[in-house]
Amino acid sequence: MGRAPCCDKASVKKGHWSPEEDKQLKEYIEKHGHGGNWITLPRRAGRLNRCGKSCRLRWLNYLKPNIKHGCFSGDEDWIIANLYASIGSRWSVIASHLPGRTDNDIKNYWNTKLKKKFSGLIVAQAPRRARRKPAANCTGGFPPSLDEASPVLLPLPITEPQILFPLPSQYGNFDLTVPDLVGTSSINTDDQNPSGCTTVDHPESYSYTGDAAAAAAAALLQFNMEEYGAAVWSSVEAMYLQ
DNA sequence: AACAATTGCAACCGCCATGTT
DNA sequence: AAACATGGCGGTTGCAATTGT
Repeated sequence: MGRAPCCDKASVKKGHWSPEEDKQLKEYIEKHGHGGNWITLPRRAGRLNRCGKSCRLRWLNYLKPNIKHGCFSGDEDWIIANLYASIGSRWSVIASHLPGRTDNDIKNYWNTKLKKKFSGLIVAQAPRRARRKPAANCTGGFPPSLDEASPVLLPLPITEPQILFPLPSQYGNFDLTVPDLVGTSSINTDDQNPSGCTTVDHPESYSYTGDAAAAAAAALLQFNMEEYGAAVWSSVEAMYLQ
């Protein structure tokens, strides 16, 4: 019954990887793949005195081709912040929206920089869901099934720009106008419908209020309206981070 | 220049879901 | 069906680098 333990934790090397170890692991995986079994990989790769889990982590977070390190763009910042507000600290899911970024990188980036940058802006964080459960389906009808008071953006793909979010009241009301891009009408927290959501069917015809502006900016970026989203974001940033 | 404090991030730890025996 | 291994994930730690005094 069962299998042998994955490795002898007392004898395997820990800590930072040397260039030689990196080379050995990279060359082996590029030549043979990981074979679906990380535990036996160190043995198969030769004298790699590392735990299989450590090999997996090193490959996925550092050695794997096409991984981007550092220099997150403003767009990436917003996508991360928005997804964090929507789904909480499900870093692997967030990473799946940012090609080339790893969950570990995003987690570190959030914890060291973005958390401060967006402090006060991300006010309602979704509770952690049970792992490996499918995410709540927000695509069917309106209002979507909101668990707790977490902001929700409709997942892509989507045909019509529509933004759903609760409007936190603790920041009070203020109007955000994006010059030359949108009109001047605004959404106030009074506009909430009974479900706690506000619907914006045609965001290009509105300016936004409070966190709605933040949600709008992130959503617009997701709708590939980069220029507009970036403009909204700049205004939000100027307001919050001055 | 020396030391302390802070920051950034790679890597480890432990938990949980799933797969295997 | 039960017991265990494995893969995957998020939280946390430890240390090197950087910044401040």
